[in-house]
Amino acid sequence: MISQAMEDYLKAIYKLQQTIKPVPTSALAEHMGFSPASVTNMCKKLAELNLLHYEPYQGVVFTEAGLQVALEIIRHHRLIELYLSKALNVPWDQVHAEAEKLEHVISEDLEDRMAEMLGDPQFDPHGAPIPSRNGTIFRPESESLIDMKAGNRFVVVEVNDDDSELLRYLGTIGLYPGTELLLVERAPFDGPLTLKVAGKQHNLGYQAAKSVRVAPVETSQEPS
Amino acid sequence: MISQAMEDYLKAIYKLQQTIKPVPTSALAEHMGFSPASVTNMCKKLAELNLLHYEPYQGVVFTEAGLQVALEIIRHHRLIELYLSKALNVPWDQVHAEAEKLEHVISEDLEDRMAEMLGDPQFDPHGAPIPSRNGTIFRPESESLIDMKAGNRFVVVEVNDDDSELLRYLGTIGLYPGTELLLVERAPFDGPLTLKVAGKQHNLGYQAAKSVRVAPVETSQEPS
DNA sequence: CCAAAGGTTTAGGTAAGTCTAACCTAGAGG
DNA sequence: CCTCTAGGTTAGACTTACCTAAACCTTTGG
Ligand SMILES: [Mn+2]
Ligand SMILES: [Mn+2]
Ligand SMILES: [Mn+2]
Ligand SMILES: [Mn+2]
Repeated sequence: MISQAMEDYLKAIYKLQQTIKPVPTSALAEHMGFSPASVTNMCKKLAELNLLHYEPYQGVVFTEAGLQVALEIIRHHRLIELYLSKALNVPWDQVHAEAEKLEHVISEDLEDRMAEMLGDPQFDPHGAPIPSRNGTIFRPESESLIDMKAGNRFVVVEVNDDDSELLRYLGTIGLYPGTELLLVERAPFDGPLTLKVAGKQHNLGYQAAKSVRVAPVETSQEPS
Repeated sequence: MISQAMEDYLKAIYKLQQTIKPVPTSALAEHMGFSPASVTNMCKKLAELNLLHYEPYQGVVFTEAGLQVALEIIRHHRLIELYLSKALNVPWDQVHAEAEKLEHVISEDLEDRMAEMLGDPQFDPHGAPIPSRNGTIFRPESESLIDMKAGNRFVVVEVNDDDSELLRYLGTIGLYPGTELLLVERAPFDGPLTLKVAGKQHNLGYQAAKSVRVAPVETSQEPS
């Protein structure tokens, strides 16, 4: 009933509706790399299945059922990423591509077994929250590094998981979720940011910094 | 280039050509549950890709390239079965269904990681040989239990992996690959077989016994 | 309140993979 | 050695999922 293509649409809609609601079909089209005509078409089908509310010219919004399906697939994706990373040592820049294919194909039983093996984990290797079995999700507060003020300390909360090259680069610097950093300086005009991570200084390009989301570090006492 | 459907055809052809060569398109059709017309159609496509030799009305035979593709998928299938069974404790009657979907979707990298984690295993949970990375396979001699003479001892070599219910039943008896058994008696006219497994006696239906392949136990000294 | 931007519809197309129904062929048995 | 039928093939059509181009409609902001 719900095809793989539909699942991918729902995932994309989930991502976009975190920013815009309702989601314009044109935004969806651009995000997915399909023509607007194709997207309108598919949205009508998904509305037919009661997964979306679709109002012509107004974009789409999830129905409760649609949201649950989306979260279900996202749970698969993120659990698989974490599982591959932990159980098979797949590098964090490769797990996303692998999960994109596996997420559509694993059984609920396998999902449960992976979750159990991992101790019902809350976050994937890129810091994204894993929806719970019953479809709830909590995303911790975070903001992009590029919007932060220089001179402050932050923890990496989440990084973009769909750019393999970028992830490999962030890995060499050590910018994993949980890592602390000091934002030393921000060059103006969307220039690079200077960071201190684990005692070492780095220049991070603007585009790279954009996909690193952080939270302020609680003003803790420096361990003497 | 090679679609999932094509992979399934090649797998089916591999199975059938162990018995009949060349493989009649009708046998393929019956095995796969498709119409003969669909199968002829696909065989022509596979021949076009140089994966099969196809002679109208004469059935199909693998080319070397086709055989390698088939073995590649079978390696995926069996590695996945063993991995799920060992790493995630998936029961042996469920691994087949799961592997049917996953086999088409895992990367070569994941295949290698699973193989490594398992120590380059030779057999899947049902006793079927796992093709090596470079496409060689060795299937140990074995014969169906129904062709064996009563009064002799055997080891289970391999069981049919595509009937979940049967596997669950064999599991309750303890008939796993490697298990020793004594064939006590064979009822005539395709009747049930009486076995002794681990000291307990069982009556195994003819159909069930058919899918259990065994080898004679070397006449070893009974441990006193 | 009207024009441009955004979105939809229509029409027509491709590519898999499947089907049914009509047809053909090989080869066994009369 | 000829015929009949089981086994195979061909033809034509359908479905799903995507595409484009071009005409058209709606919303909204200036
Ligand atoms: Mn699930
Ligand atoms: Mn991720
Ligand atoms: Mn492989
Ligand atoms: Mn198996």
